[in-house]
Amino acid sequence: MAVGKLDQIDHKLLEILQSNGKITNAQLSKEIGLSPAPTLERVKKLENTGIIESYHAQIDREKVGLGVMTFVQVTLSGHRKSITESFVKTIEAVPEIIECHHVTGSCDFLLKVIARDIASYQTLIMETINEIEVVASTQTMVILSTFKNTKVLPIP
Amino acid sequence: MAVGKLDQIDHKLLEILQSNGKITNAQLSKEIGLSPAPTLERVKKLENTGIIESYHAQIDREKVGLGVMTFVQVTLSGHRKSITESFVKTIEAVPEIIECHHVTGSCDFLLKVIARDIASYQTLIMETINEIEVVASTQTMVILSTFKNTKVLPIP
DNA sequence: GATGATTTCAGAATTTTATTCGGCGTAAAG
DNA sequence: CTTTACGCCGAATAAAATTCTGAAATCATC
Repeated sequence: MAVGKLDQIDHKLLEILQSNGKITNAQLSKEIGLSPAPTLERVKKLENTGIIESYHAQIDREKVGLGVMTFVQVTLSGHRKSITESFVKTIEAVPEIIECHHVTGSCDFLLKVIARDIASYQTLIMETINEIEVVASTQTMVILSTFKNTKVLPIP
Repeated sequence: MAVGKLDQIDHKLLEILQSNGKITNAQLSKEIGLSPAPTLERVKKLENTGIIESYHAQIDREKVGLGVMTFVQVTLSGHRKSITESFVKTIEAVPEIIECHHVTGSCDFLLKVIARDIASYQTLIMETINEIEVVASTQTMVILSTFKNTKVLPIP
């Protein structure tokens, strides 16, 4: 899909909407220096072309009782397409796995996983992830603290 | 801050708002089976208690010309507080680093980094990240593809 | 159980916001 | 120089959020 070029105003819109997805159109128009009508038109265009994919509320993990977040490096038992597909299909159904990336390097996949506490995490990793047949091994990195977690991508 | 317990309706609200942060209050109220007034009241309460932290637009990385995303495992030259603080402070100022987590395991920090292309990435890693004095070594995992990237945390 | 206090809800009124519409100015193409 | 297309503004309309009042339900206490 050919995406028409984005001018400075579009960049600014994207930057603002990434950091505040609930800003009103009136305020948005003020910040970029246009009237509400063309502002809305631009935002709709960004949505319709798929440049803006979606909007999400971000919740406080700890406050809802999810005290543990980890990265898990997964090595599979082989690299045939069928093995990878099998793994991905299983992963889809596990809600605690919130990210799954196929990566280069010393492992095959990198997962981001959340759990209530270490005990819950242990159960998940031992009884769900390590039980997947095609998984040869896993290595966990527990997140001690997060210093940066921006939702704003710097658009080149 | 003592967060009052969340009932089933709150859970449903959080689930819906995580997957669709721009749903209208009217529609939200229909989906949870309440009238608009108490629905809004609950959402405001979730916002004011900080359970809902913020709202964000998600944009299509590739469509805005950000073709590369990586995870970088960083090992520092030591573990004194001053070293870590120095590292974190530098990281803050680099917009291409969108996540920075202090982790357990074979490395000290795990970064999520975006760049326009491999060439840009190489410049960033060599001229910015590896140039930080306290960084002893880095190891990059390039994301080949992402199979899961949900914004919806399963609330226990 | 009964009672009073507190919370939660629904429905209507009000305010704010989004959305649409017609027309103006500008710039590129003919 | 004219034409076309595009993006903008400002006002009008439609939709949504927000507020308010009172009723129902829940809970703790007696």
